[in-house]
Amino acid sequence: MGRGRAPCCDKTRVKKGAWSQAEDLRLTSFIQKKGHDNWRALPKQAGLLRCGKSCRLRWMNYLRPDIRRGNFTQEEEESIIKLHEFFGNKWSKIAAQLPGRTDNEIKNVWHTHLKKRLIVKECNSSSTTSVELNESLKNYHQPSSNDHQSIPSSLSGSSVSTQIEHGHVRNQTSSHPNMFETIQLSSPSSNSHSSHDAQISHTNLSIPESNIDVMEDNLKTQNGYEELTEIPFEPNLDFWDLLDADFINVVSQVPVSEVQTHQSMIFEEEDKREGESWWWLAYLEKELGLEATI
DNA sequence: AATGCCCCCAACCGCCGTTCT
DNA sequence: GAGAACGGCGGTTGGGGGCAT
Repeated sequence: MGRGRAPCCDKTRVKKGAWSQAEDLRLTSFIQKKGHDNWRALPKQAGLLRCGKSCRLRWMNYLRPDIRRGNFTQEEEESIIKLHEFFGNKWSKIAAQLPGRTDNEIKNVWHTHLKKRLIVKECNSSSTTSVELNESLKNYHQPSSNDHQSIPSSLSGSSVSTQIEHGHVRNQTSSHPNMFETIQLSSPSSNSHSSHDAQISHTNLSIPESNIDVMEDNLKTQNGYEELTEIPFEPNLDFWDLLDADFINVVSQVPVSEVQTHQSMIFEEEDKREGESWWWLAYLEKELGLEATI
């Protein structure tokens, strides 16, 4: 090592930027049919001029059928704020508690709305001048996973109160009976909870990483989210039979060795097909609940 | 109507941890 | 045990759309 990692793919030979509808359709149909065992190999197999990482990201953040689109509800936003107190910038952990929401989406919402809202709240509560408010917005930094103390002190004045006592994390919250009411910290393998006995406020919250994992498991179990976040892949959905046979041939039957030489041809053909495959896409989007995304 | 600015969000980049060889 | 391969994560960016002037 010492020279840094090799790039995950040949950046000069992959397409970058926004995904076209044809690419979305191609990726979706391939994954629904064949799954995604190997992201790096997937673009070639699917006939996509994309980096495997890019395909993964597109699927995870946009095309997955269990993605919930649309604005965040008040409850979701409050949940994010509270979860952020626990996890810091661990967006994937936060996303795991919000079924249908992606880490990327949550991260964006945090940076664009919630962070500012919290700062404004803080400044209002301490009757800060607008100049000071601007400074706060500029200077505010994200708490890292082990830097919860950097959370603005205003949070102590929010409606959230976290207590750890007798093996439980207890959040007193008026608006979220389902999200965080009581979290059991005791792990099956642990018969001692002496380390959790102390009552602490969230402003100096410091939970060992191992306990956070236990908390997450219990959160999932208690809230019934586990089965929601893990939607099993169903390769034999009827509607796939409706897909255009030629299109499926292009996607799945081009030998891998030929994919590279035919890629440009395929994409040219694809452009021509884009119009005629539109209704397939519309159907697909309807089936996947993605129609609102256009 | 034209222009510039700002905000939002999809996507990219690079790092890290885990698994494989 | 070492190094490579891979998936996943968090930080950052830049294009597009909306809004103000």
